[in-house]
Amino acid sequence: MRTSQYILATLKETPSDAEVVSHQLMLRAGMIRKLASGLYTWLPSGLKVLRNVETIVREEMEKAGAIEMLMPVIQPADLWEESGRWEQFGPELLRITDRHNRPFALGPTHEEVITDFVRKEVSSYKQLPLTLYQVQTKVRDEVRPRFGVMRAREFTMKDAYSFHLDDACLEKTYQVMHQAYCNIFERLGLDYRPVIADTGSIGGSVSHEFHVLAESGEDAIAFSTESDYAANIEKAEALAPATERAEPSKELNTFDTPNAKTIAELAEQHGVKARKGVKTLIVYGAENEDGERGLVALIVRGDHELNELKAEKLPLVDSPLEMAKEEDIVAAIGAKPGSLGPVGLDIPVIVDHSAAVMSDFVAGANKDGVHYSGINWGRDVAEFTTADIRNVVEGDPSPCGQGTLQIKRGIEVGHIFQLGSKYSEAMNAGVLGESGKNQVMTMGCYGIGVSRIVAAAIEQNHDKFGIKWPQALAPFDIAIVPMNMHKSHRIPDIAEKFYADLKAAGLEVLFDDRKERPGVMFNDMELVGVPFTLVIGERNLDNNQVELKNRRTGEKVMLDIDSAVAEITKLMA
RNA sequence: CGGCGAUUAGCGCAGCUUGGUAGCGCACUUGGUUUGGGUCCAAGGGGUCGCAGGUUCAAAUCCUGCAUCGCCGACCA
Repeated sequence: MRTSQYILATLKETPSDAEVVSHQLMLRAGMIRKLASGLYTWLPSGLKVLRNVETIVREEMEKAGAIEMLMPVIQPADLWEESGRWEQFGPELLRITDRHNRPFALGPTHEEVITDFVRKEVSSYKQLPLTLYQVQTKVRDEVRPRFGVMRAREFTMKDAYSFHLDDACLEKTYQVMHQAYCNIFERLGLDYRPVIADTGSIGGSVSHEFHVLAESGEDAIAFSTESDYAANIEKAEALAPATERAEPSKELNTFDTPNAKTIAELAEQHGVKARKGVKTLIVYGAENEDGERGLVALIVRGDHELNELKAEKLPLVDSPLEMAKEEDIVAAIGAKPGSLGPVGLDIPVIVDHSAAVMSDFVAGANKDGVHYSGINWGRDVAEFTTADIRNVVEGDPSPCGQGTLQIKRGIEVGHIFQLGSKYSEAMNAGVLGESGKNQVMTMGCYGIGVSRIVAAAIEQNHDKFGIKWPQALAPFDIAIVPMNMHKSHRIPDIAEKFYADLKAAGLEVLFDDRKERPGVMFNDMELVGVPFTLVIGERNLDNNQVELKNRRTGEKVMLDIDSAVAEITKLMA
């Protein structure tokens, strides 16, 4: 490709609405342009990278025995009603109607469509197990699209679905796919981790996410220092402390705290250490028979955070979790948030394990501007239950029993699920078993965020000059940068010859034939992240040499013109 | 969905307080100059100042409403 004929579209300045480095570099390197919030056009070089990811994904899927197909983006509402997700999915499901006023959804995922397909086409256990996949555009009406293609409203996803007669078979395929995912991320050259995950709106039992480690990641993941254990923080279990609760040593006393509404203010103004106080969070309880919701108090140690997911799974708590409105709290308790505590509450009290072993601690007195000190469970609060409702923190013992937990940030690029019969049962998808009786299939599903991988890869591979593509992802293998081509009689011929020869050797070559100064060309090639740059200049021509620069290492080597193509080809193999 | 902010040329921004015919840098076009790391000079093209309404002799500028985009939050009491 000649830059003069290409739409390189590099930018000197960073568009002001790009926050994270991958988004900035994708814009500056001419890979994407925004059409509207969360909607992006892929430019030629960006598309090449996207296709490179797709190719690796396809190859590994095929190796794992999956078969490619393609399903529609537009899906009839009936299928979603059948699975129950027309209601459950919420506003993220973008809904449209056709000219006959029939409701449709733009597919955020394809469990319904594939299950419908398989129940119609597969009728015998002999056809199982079966794994089908597609690489396709997904639509999710995100509350807040951000970070460029990292969280877009329209994106490319590889989704695979497996069908089995029983869970043992599903488990086997799940492991095969797990391995295939590892292979994919290895080949992409990414620093990644598989972690135990929640199943969210997709459903099912067992689930793993694959995270690319990056500071800008939206998820926190917890690892054991001693074992392979790794889990999304929303799923990582906080073990109950092994220590017993100490006996009360202080009397219950009130003290005035007119300006202390947060743990931080309490610490600052009254010298109460965060770990000597508790936070009392009031949420709505599960609906009773009359459809009414009471309030529930959730209590965690002052330096801990509530884990929403753990809390909403408790039977007493409404799901999804919703914090109580201030007016409801005042009506029921008589005090505003900031002065709440467990003493004298007549709503259910659920205490985190770590808070339940505290003694002589501080909390609000359920009277505005007043706190208690010297609170003790049992003596001062008779009725409460305990549960794991907090996020793990760095240094907590690992749930696997080995080592302590460490926390890092990650970008979720893959997610695999053992769905079980959630969809097949709701949609009555069965086959005839060996006995001749109908048997509901059990399913797995496996997703990879293809477009998100492109951004995640940049997060891990860049410097102040631009992108440093791993070879497998790079839009071009090598760039030819001739110095002052239009001034020299020798350089154009040599550059053209290299262009032809390197292309003939099977490489993707970007030939910078613009009438630009060397600095401009170098900067653009570094911004775009081309792994190798072949510099052709008068200076080295007298020695019959050209210079090859490695973008990742910065290393420069001189090559003899005659053997250069052979050496470069060897290097790329 | 709540709070904050922005919206002026393709990109980055100034002008608005104090109303008086729209500017800078980059990019683009043309000519010259320079040439191994974003040269320099000159001449050009490009804008219904987000949209709608209002105030005024006169609105990018003041007022009202709306839209779009972004950030933070949507549990940490």
